[in-house]
Amino acid sequence: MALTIGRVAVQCGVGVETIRFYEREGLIAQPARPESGFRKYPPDAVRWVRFIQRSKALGFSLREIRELLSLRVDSAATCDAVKGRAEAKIADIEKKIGHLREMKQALVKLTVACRGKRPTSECPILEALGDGD
Amino acid sequence: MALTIGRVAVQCGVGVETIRFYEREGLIAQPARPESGFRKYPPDAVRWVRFIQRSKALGFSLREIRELLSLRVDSAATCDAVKGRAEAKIADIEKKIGHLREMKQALVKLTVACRGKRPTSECPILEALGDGD
DNA sequence: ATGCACCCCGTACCATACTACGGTGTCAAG
DNA sequence: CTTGACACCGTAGTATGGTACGGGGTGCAT
Repeated sequence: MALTIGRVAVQCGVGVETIRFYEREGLIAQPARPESGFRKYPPDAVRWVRFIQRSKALGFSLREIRELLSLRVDSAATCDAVKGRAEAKIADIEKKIGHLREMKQALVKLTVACRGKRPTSECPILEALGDGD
Repeated sequence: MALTIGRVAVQCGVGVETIRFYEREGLIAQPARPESGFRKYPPDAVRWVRFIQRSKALGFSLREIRELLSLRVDSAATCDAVKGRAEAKIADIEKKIGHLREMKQALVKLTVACRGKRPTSECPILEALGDGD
């Protein structure tokens, strides 16, 4: 039933060091430690790590994930708090997308201005980047 | 005519340390150094820094900017090489946008499932993040 | 000539999320 | 009982793009 750190790591597709890192960072509870000193994880530990992995995939930083996890164990906290974090993250992502779109627009504008073949000393892209303000 | 590092920094809105950092990283040429040891920049130096700033704003990393700069001084290089970097960066940005959109979709799906008010122990968002695979 | 702003250098530090290393101890199979 | 795989710990290194610090030297104005 009880798992070693190595088994948890393999089940989650991460390295042992990553689990220890999450523990140090307060993302994973300290597991039982028999006299040997070896960590003994309950099967649930795999889900703790998966929670972190899924949250990361949604764009949450480890700091934010730690906050989500503390909301989970805070009996006074409600769903709204969690929802709020998710909505804030959505807003965050939208801002990033907007920013990336602007970058892309600017790059497209530069690339269409460049017809190639000329030496780089006459490149309209480099000129646009280097021109005085 | 010649500028101190501090003047260049102010003109570009960056710190003196940033200019020295760019120099160390090979993004800015070593300027003249009279006996005092103080860097003496030509007025053009401001444009070197602006080139870096604009390239950064388009999403290029310092490593990529270094490459753009070496294309600029490579008389054998042509515009196409520069255009290629710009197009690669556009593709890069599109990939990032796609990734962010997927995150957003997933988050939206979770938030609409959450109606708030309940304790976090029954939060559908947290449940989705923590459920076994 | 004296003060103060500015410059020099090397090094260390910030956040992020790990990853690697070295030296040692433990468990389980043969 | 030995051997090999696995675990322990603390520290340091990776990439990115700077920022800060400490101890010193310089240049200009008053």
